[in-house]
Amino acid sequence: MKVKQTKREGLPELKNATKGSVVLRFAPNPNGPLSFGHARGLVINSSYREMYDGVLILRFDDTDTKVKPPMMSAYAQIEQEATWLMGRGPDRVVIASERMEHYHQHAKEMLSQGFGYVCTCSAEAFREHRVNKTECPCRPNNVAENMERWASMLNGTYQQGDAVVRVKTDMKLKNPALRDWPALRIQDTKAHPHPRPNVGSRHTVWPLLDFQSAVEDHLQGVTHIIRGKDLMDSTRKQTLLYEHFGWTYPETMYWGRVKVHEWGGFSTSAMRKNIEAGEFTGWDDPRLPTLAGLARRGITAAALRGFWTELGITQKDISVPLSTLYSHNTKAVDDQAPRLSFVRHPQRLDLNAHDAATVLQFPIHPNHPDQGQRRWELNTTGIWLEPEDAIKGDVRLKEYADVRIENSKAALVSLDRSDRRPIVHWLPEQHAVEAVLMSTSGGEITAIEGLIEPHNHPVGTIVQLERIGYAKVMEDGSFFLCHERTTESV
RNA sequence: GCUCGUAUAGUGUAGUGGCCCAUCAUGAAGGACUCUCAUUCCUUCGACCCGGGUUCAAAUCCCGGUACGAGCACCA
Repeated sequence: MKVKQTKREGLPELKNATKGSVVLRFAPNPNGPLSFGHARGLVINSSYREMYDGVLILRFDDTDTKVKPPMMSAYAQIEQEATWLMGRGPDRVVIASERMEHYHQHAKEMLSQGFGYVCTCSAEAFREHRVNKTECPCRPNNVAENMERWASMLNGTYQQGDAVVRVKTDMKLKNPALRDWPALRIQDTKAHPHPRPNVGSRHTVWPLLDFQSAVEDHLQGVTHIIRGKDLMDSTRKQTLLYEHFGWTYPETMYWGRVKVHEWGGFSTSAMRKNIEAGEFTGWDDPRLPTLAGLARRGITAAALRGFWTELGITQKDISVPLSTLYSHNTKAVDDQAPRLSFVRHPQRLDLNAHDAATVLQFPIHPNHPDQGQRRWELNTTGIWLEPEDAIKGDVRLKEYADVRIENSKAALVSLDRSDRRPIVHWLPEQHAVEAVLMSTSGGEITAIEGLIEPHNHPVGTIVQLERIGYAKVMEDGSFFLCHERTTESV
C-alpha cells in the first residue's frame, strides 16, 4: 500500500535535546524596540521552549555605546513586546552591561592561560597581518607582559583604539574571519556613556559580541542557539574559544535572510534616524515594520507566530509578500471580528420606502449569532451609498431590500431577494456617524472620509468593515485598515 | 580577492537513496455555501538551477559550473 507523503507539521526536532533540559536564548540589542525580523527569533525560540519544556533567556546585548548605543526605554519595551508575541514572558532576563565583571574575569583567564593576548596594532595594521597570514608583533608576548598590558587597558593608560584583546587562534586558518579575532576593546565611555545609570562610564574595556555572547552562553548553560546565518562565522570563532576554555559549544541552527517585498531592507538605526527626523510619528508608526507598528494596525501575535513558524528555519534567503502575513492575520482575526458597515465618500439617495419595515435586525457576526444583533432604525427616507455602488442601477441593500437606482433616487423593488443583483453595503441617513478610515499605501498614510454605523466596540477591537476589509478601532475613534490593499479603490 | 552557506510550482515550504509522474500553505482561475468583494468548503493550474558521476535505483550522495546571500568591524 502506498502511503501518501505528508508535510511535516511545525518545527523540526532539535538535535541532542531532551525534554526539560533545553536552554535557549534570544539576544537583541536594545538600541530600539523589536522589529518584524526579531519576531522570527522570538517565535522560533519560544516554540522550542514549549516543545521541550525548556528555558528561554531574554538577553540584552548592550555592549556597544557608540556605534549602536542602547536606548533606555527599549529594555522594558522589548520585554513587553516579547511577552505579547510569545504569549508568555521569558524565564530569565540577562543584561550584558551589568555582567562586565564576568567578561573581564574570563578575559583575564584567557590571558593568563596564554590563549589570548593584548594587541596594540592598529586595525589597519592588523588587517594586513590577517590577509597576509602573518603574526603581529604582539602575538609572541609572554603572559606577564600581557597581564601588564591588560592592566594598562583597564587603568586608562591605553585609550580607545590603542589596544584590543585577541583570541589566539591561528593566523594561517583558511577562513580569514577567524584569524586571531578581537574579543575586547576600549570604549570612550566618558564621551559615550552607557545609558543605564548604574553602568554609565564605569567601564572602558568592553567585550565584543563574539566574546560576550560566547562567555554568557556558557555561563547561562545555553544548549541550543538558533540564529541568522550571518552569524555562522561567529559560531566558528566562538567554537575556537570554547576549545580553549575546554567547554562544549551548544547545538546551533541558522536561518537565512528574509525580505518583505513591500518593505525592502530596513535597520533599527535607520528607523531611529527617520523617527528623530520627524518622518514617522514614532516607533509605533503603522508604516514601520516594528512590532509596535504592526500591532498598532491590527496585526496579531498569532498571525506573526503562524507566519514565522511556516517559514521555519531554512538557510535560504527569501523574499515574501505581505499578503502571506495578511492571510495569517485574516485567519487569526475573522472569527471574532464584529461586522460594521462603513460607507466611503457617502452619497445620499432618496428611497421611496413606502412599505418598508422600520427596524432591521441582523447579526453582528454572520457565523456567530451568539455575538448579538445589530439594530437599524429607518426613520427617514434617505440612504447612504458608496458612489461606485450608486451607479450600478439594480442593487440589493444588504439585509434590507432590492432597489433600482435612477437619477439619484432609489426605488424599492422588493424586500425579499428577487434576483441575483449585487449586494451592497449602505447606511440609513440617520443611523450613521462621521468616521475616518486610515490606511497605509505606498509609505503614505491616507485618510478616507465616510460614515459608520453606530457601535460601541472598544478601542483596539479589530472589526470587519463589510466589503472593505479588517480595521482596528483607534483611540480617536477612527478606523485603521489592517491589510493594505494592492488594488485600492479609493 | 579569500572564506562560508543556500538552490523544489508565482511566493513560501515538506522531503535526507526506492513508497515522489514530489507535500502543504499561499496565489491565480472556476464552483458550492452565504443578504459582504469576508469566512468556510470543493475543483483546477503550477516546481526538483545546469552538466557530469556513483548506484539496480538520486530531488535526496559526489564533482564541476551558474545564480543568489553572508562573513573577513576596535557593530550587534
